[in-house]
Amino acid sequence: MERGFVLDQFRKNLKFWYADHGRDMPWVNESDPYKIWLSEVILQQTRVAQGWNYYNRFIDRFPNVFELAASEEDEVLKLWQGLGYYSRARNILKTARIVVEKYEGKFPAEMAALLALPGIGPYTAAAISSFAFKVCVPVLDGNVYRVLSRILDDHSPIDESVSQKYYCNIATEALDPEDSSGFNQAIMDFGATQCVPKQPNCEICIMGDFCQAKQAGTVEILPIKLKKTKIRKRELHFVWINNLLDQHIIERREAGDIWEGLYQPIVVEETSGMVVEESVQKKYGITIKDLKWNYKVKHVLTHQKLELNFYSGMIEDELGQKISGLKLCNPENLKNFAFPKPLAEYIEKNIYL
DNA sequence: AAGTCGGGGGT
DNA sequence: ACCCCAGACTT
Repeated sequence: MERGFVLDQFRKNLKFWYADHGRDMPWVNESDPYKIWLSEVILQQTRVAQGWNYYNRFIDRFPNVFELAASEEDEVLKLWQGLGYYSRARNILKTARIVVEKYEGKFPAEMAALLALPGIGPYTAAAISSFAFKVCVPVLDGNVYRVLSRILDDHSPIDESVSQKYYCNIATEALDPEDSSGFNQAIMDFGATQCVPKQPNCEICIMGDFCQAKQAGTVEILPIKLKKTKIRKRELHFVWINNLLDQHIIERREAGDIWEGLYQPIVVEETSGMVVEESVQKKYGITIKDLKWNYKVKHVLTHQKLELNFYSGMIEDELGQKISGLKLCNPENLKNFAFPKPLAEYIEKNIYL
């Protein structure tokens, strides 16, 4: 079958499929570019089920771009806590402020202007342009790559830039010019619920008669992806320190590592030979008293396998003594700061008791 | 072009 | 274990 024919069939069938199986989600048929944008950023590398409640909480707290622009980074990060890829949270604040100051609170409709905003890349720019402004552009996310590669039995690796341009041409050809927004929404839903990565149920698929990968028996190996991620192992030792007034010492994580902008207690990493007390003394100049190891957990990120050890201890320094970069925090104030997931769990289990 | 950035769910 | 998810940014 020829490519043009297959794509025609796909477009027609997709429309029928979507009428019956399209998902109802809070941002579907939304017309406010602000809400479209927020939903798209939340859903980057994130499943709909995981992002759903975050979206509602953000809209509830920040109903428009002005409210978001006027907020502080710590509050945005706190609302984002647990969702991961925290540069997204920092970037939505930057972009909100730019949209307010430069565009009077109105998101631009053109791809080029959208791409210039922090946290908006090719996918998100196309999604905003298409869903909010009905511009006729294709969206290319993981679902679209998978669906198109299978429909056409195309083995171009989707993680190479030349193939991505190629797929952009395919998607443009496949697009329904009468309803590009509806087509974009539909193909992502189709990829997310029918043409799934593993063991899709091709027997009931409406595209079965012309799906080239089904004919060729290559569904399970498509799309082709070449790059593999290298995983680094790390061992971190977090020490929750109380002073005599039951205040905790926390610090903000700096740029250049995971969890930038989130908070943590005192932490040491390379313990090469040294015991934790010595490492803390060397790094922070703090003398810990009554150090106690509590437990350890494994925590897996995309590029790192972490082993996290949790300790508690005391210091006897006087209240108000300033330790550079550290802040003293009352237990009830911990809830105002964003912590990495495993630390948030530690707080729940050991401090809010 | 390659490396980095979370957390969760599925197989 | 490994893969993937409505990807983007830095080097």
